Amino acid sequence: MGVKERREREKSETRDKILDAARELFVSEGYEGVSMRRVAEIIEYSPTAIYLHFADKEELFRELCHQDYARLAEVFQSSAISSDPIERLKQIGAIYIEFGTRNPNHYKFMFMTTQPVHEPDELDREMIGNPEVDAYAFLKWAVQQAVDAGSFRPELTDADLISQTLWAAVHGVISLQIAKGSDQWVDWRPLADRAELMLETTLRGLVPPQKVEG
Amino acid sequence: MGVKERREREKSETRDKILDAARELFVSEGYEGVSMRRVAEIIEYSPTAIYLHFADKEELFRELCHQDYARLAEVFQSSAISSDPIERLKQIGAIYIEFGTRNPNHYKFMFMTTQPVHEPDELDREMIGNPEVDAYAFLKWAVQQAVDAGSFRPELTDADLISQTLWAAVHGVISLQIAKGSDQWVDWRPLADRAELMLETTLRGLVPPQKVEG
DNA sequence: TTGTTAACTAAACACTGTTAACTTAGGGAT
DNA sequence: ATCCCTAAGTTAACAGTGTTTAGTTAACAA
Repeated sequence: MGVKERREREKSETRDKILDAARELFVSEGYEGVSMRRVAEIIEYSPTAIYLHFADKEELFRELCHQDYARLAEVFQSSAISSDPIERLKQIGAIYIEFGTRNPNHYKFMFMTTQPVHEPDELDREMIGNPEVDAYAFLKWAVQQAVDAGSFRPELTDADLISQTLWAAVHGVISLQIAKGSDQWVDWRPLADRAELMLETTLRGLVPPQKVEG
Repeated sequence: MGVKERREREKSETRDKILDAARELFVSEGYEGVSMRRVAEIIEYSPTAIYLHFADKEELFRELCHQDYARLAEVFQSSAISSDPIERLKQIGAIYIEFGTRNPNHYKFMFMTTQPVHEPDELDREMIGNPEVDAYAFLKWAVQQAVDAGSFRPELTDADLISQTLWAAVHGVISLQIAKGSDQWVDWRPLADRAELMLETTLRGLVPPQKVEG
């Protein structure tokens, strides 16, 4: 037998080819700069072939992002290793900013684009809340650690609210850099300085007055 | 004589018609959702007529944004009236978040889209640095006031760096809301709570430890 | 050898932003 | 009154987009 299995393997191979070609174009040209025809040309299939594997252009790139969400969570897990909860949150923030500035096109599509609300599919459900592949879950875990350790001011107990605020802070730095970083209108300070002050300021604002010296 | 003047007036009238039609579509459909042909249809001109007034689609919407940059600065000036520098910065932040959440499509185009770098034109030069029409200049002015009043920690003296960090903070809240606010992946807290905590936290992080009670 | 299935393709549809070539209306000068 | 010219506006087309419909082809199962 084994025919079905081979067929499936072959199909998922061309699926991967599509993903690889799309990723390459995507990284250098961004979402709008990639056309289904160009992807098809690279893998030497007809444009229609892509639609046998993905419902539309958006689903194709959502799949690409799934991989990157997981990659980000992995980087978090392998790098955010400080034992001090606040120091760890600072590490997470720095890693996040590094990720965003190194992969601006992915970042744009992952976090700066309004995507039509879609019902969570199987892949989503596997990832949501699992810190190993869900970067938000990892951040929330780290925030909860800090709450439990009493690192924050006593009235700050909602791990989701704190996580969303920390996320917004670093997201603000990255997304402003990507969207307006080469705008002459503003006399931009170096990105590293802005990132540093943001992390410093936000965490200082979350902890009790005496906890941070400086 | 006066012929030339009438001609110019007529031309700028159809120019305004184009801008009005474009704005209406833009507000409800966003940049990608607006086509030159639909704009033309509304004002009952041929699509090509638009190109007599604007070099391309992007210039048309840049013009729209110019108006909104100025509008934002006006709202700042008329509303951010507290005499306490820190309280005023909090007001500015709240106004900015309100502006962004009430005009998501404009906000997206103004601050979440990478636009090709363009040499500042006459209109730009008129606006840059003028707090009456340049919202960033207004923010920087308010920050400088706080620096001069000794409201911040003593090592914080760079008004540009502080402004850019404050901007990034509120921008993070809005842009994350616009891009991911209806995403099921995250258990979002109410926007008002996130905005409040962000402003509270950031300003607390900028001032000396004893300056804010709570 | 036939029938079925599933991968794949060619051609077309309905769009998009933009441009080149043409028309036309209005005023100035002879 | 006639000519000319300017500039606003139009028609038709180009080159591209995402996507769909109908058809082909190749490989396996019966």
